[in-house]
Amino acid sequence: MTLTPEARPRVRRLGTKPRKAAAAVLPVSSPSKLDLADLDGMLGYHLRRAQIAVFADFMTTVASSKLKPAEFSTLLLLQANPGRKQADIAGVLGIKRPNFVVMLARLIERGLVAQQQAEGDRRSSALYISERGLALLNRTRSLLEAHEARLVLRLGRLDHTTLINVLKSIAKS
Amino acid sequence: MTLTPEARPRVRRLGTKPRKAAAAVLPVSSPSKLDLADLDGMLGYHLRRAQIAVFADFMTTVASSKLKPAEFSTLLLLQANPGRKQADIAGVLGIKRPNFVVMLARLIERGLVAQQQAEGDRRSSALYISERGLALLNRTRSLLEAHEARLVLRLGRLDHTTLINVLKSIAKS
DNA sequence: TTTTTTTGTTATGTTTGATAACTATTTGCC
DNA sequence: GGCAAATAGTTATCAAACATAACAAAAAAA
Repeated sequence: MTLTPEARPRVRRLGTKPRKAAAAVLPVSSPSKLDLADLDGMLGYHLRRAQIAVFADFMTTVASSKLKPAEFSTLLLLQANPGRKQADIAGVLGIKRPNFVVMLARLIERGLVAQQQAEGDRRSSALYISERGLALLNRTRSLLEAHEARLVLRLGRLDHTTLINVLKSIAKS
Repeated sequence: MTLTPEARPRVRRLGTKPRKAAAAVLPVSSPSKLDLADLDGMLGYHLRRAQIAVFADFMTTVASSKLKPAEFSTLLLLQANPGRKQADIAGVLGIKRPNFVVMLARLIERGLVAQQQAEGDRRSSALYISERGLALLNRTRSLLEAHEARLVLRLGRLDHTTLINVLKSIAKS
């Protein structure tokens, strides 16, 4: 969306009076930290920030593999569930089928995944991880041990699986 | 990106032999659940799925307010930190300044936020929530109590603030 | 057999996020 | 004071992620 000049009001409107009143007493701690207010108690906010941080760490950790989270997960699932169809894999990953098609195309292009005609059903796929894919998967997996370990360190006294179970419980709403 | 037919290999390649061998014994439980394999132990995966679920619940909960999470957070922060500049707000929310500008423009258009020339610094902004913005914020806030309560139910015996603290700890990596 | 559903696909659109470049202003430094 | 560097907001632009509609082939259900 290209914003037209008309769409962006130049005139500065003012609703509430700016109350810097509180700053009169305590010097507002100007360029310092903001008050997070209710945001600090909202799970969604912290969940999002944590997820972004984890994905970023994932990306730098497996940078050499050139695999994004969804691609890595696909390889993982195909190793554990050979011969499944696109809809199955896309399903667990929460990826819409049309989008899965193009992601899968990249994996096939790189020779990491193979697609066969499923026997018994001539419309569906039957996906398999290739030798190359398996090699890359294992290499990536070992890289990710460090990643996961880094996370566990951040957990303090909270158990890894306890956290995961809570997240699972939240996810299925 | 429009995918050319050439970019998507029609030929189905095959790397590893499809080993349905394991399925010979146990009938593969065909259309049943996939084996999540290592994915089940990875925090990133569950974090993402949980975050998506929470945001979805957020959206339906506050649908009537027509506020997205980032917009709601902006209003919240502006109430608690009146007069701050764009860079400050964008900073805590992890939004790049150019993108914040257009999001802010929508809020101003709707009369929810006002922008004044900051006194003492003629280049920066000084943002304030308007009366309308405050009204909408409060309405939304009360809607969100149900949302947060729904989440707390999912936490089982895990404490709300314990979880948030762990997420905070993960986020600052 | 006819209808409905499923599977993969294409095209397309929308939303989100990231980068580069520019102006105006302020700050730091000599 | 004067100049270089940094900061704030903005624009334009791009790429990635995500969503929807429509379709053909095949299978399943009626």
